[in-house]
Amino acid sequence: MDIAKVIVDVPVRSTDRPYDYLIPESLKLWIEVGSRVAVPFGHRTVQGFVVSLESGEKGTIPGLKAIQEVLDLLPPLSPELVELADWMSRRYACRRISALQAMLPTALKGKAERLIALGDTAEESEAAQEDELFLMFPDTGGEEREITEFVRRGGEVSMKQLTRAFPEAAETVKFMLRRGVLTESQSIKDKMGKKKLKAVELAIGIDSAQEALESFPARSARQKEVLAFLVEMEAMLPLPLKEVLSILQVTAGTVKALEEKGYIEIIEIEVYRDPYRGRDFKPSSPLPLTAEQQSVYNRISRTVDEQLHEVFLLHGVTGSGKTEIYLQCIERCMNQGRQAVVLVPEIALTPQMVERFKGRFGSGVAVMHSRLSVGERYDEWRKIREGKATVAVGARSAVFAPFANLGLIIMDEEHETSYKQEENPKYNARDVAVRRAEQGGAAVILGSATPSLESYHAARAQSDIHFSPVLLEMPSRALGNELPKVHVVDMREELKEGNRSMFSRRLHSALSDRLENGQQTVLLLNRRGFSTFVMCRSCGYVAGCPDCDISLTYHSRSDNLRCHYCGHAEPAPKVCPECASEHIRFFGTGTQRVEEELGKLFPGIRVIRMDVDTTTEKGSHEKLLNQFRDKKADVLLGTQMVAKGLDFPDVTLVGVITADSALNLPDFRAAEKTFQLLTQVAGRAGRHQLPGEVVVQSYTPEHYSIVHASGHDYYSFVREELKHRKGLHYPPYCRLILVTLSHEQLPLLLRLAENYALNIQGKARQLRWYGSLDKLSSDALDLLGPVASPIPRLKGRYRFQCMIKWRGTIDAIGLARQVAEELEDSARDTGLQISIDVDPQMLM
DNA sequence: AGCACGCCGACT
DNA sequence: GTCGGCGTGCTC
Repeated sequence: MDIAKVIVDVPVRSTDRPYDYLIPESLKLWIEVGSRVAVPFGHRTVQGFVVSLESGEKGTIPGLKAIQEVLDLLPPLSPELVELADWMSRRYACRRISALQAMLPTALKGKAERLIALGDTAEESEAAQEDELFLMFPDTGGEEREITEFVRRGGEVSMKQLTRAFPEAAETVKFMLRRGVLTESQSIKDKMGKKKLKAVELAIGIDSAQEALESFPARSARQKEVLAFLVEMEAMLPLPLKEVLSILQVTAGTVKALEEKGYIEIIEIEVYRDPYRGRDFKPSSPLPLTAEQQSVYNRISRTVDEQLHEVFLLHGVTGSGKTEIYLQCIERCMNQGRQAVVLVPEIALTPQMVERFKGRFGSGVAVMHSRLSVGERYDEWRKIREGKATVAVGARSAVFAPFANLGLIIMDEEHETSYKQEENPKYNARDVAVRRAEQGGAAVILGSATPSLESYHAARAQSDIHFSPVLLEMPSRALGNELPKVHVVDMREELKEGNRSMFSRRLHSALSDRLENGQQTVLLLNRRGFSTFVMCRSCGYVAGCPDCDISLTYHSRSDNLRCHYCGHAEPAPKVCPECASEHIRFFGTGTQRVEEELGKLFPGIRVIRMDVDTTTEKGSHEKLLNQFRDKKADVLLGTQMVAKGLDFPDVTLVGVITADSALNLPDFRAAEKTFQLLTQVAGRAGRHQLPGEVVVQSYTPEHYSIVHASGHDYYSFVREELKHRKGLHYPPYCRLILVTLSHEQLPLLLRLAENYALNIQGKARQLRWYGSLDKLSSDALDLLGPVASPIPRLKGRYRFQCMIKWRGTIDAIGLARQVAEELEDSARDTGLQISIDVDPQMLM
């Protein structure tokens, strides 16, 4: 009989390898590489993915179990995607199962469900009930009969349904199972939607709980601890199970035991779900191309037509018409009978963008949007899998769109950091896209007005570690208009001359001009690095999270303070908790203050504010932009999100309130990010007939990122930035691995982190990799740290990090992982956690 | 992650 | 002695 190798859905390291299963004859035709199956594992049934098939001639391990069922009509993954997952697990040091899961919509994350059916002895039992048993124990007999009837009516009932119908009958059901009156089987049920969170709640009243504590058997000390904790935290219940486990350092088993004893209840909280509205799209046809566009298009089409693998870096200034190139290349690709994926940063996945693709390709476009509900995203995904869509437009995860014959992957705004996933698996969609294209002989277009230094350097040097793209350039705007003139205003001078407003005189007068002429303005508040923290002006107290060592964020809507990292929430203070002063201020959403000031300076001005506060609600983003397009406002004011991809004909002024607020962050990409943001936002002005103007306010106007952004001079910026990077040994002249170790006990963590660093250095020395990056040798590895993480404590755990810098063909990732696993093993139960981030984007 | 196995301390 | 909690290790 044939054997399938299966990766099981048990997300721990010790099970991160394929397990062998027999393929029953009846399932033979259904099982392929990429099938999702239910398999017996230990004493339960779990979900798994078939990653390879073998004929079972040679040395079959005796006692193999068989695959129980196949969970989908069509395998949700192709052999190519399975292979890609394998590559990802090595490339990003993640578990195979998390790579596989990342490729599927959440709806397909199945969990085992206990199913109850009638057993062989059910009839006898019923007969028996008629006489002795029923007469002896009328209550039990009656209950049994009801249960039997309930199960018979359903044919097969889930344990959940049964418990809901007979909440008091757990013992009876157990008894019936033991006697064979009922039988149990397990099957995998998709959770189709509903994001759920396990939480703990008291099952008895607070008084009875306190009573129970007093007479709690001493041998269950851990359980008592848990119960005591819950009693203490009564007001906060239900508490997430995860929190309880980590705070008290107990295992799930302990909590479960308490549940079985009836003291507490483990419930599932539905987190959220949101609907989606359909709409009509104006059809569009290909636009004539400019000479510049034409030559780029010709170059890419050649590769597409020949179905070759090649990566293009399309560097086109804002307004050069990259999207039209994308559209026509997709058409070319479709003519070859192949499909295309378009990756867009989440923030730029605006209705405007979707409209252009739907308008051109109609219903053949699937949109993968993070704001779709789980069910809807599943439907879009199925359109792709079932061959009903030929183009997928979406954020990061659309790189896994299950197309059978993918011919083209387009990544718009290639430099965006949101292509890097910050949770496990910490993949970079750009690198995954290149790898996937390589597998299937597909073309990749990386498009940007401000390519990342990594990509640009790779194209120029043609010797890069990741990939070697062909550089294509479009230096002029498609409509022939000029890039807007940029004025940089030195805010220090403004202050010197007595202007204490947040608007320079130049921006002020430019704004009044626009108001008079009925033209529109986009105002950007570059707020990275500023948090919306709460500070006491008398004593300097800053409200911080008790578990995470970061300041709390003020939320005006609920009037409370929240931790961005762990979700801790508390009411906003009226007076300072330290000194009781009333001068406690919310250095709240900067945009709010700008809006207020605008109202004062220009009475009657109509402002649309776009920030986290005003766009959390579903569809609000779209609504606000539509209002602005319909000229229901004079000013669009916002953070990063107003900088990306918007195209409004009447916008002739762009103002940047503080250009340099991100420049002083401890991130080697600070200059690059500032340059990119300024260039992008400047590109929003004067895109059509009316000429545009940009006013950039800065406290460091001499900084090269600001100087070159104002000159629209990408090349000079890159030249200067590359020089810096080379000198300091930063990417693209080496690669980084960020290793974060966390533990609840600081002294222990320090020792372990030190150990980690020493082990890496020792191993690297043995392998002759360890050496200064200064030397010319191509293989080099250097280790920095350990140092405290930028967030030194998170969810009650202290955090230290090591940075590995490396270069060449060495297996630094494998080494980082190996040493992490060895350390985790040796420190087993002490609760050490190590996270590995390959090519990190967020260094803060 | 779950779950059985086995050691060890508390109660009859 | 026995019961049950909690650490350990395994799951094709």
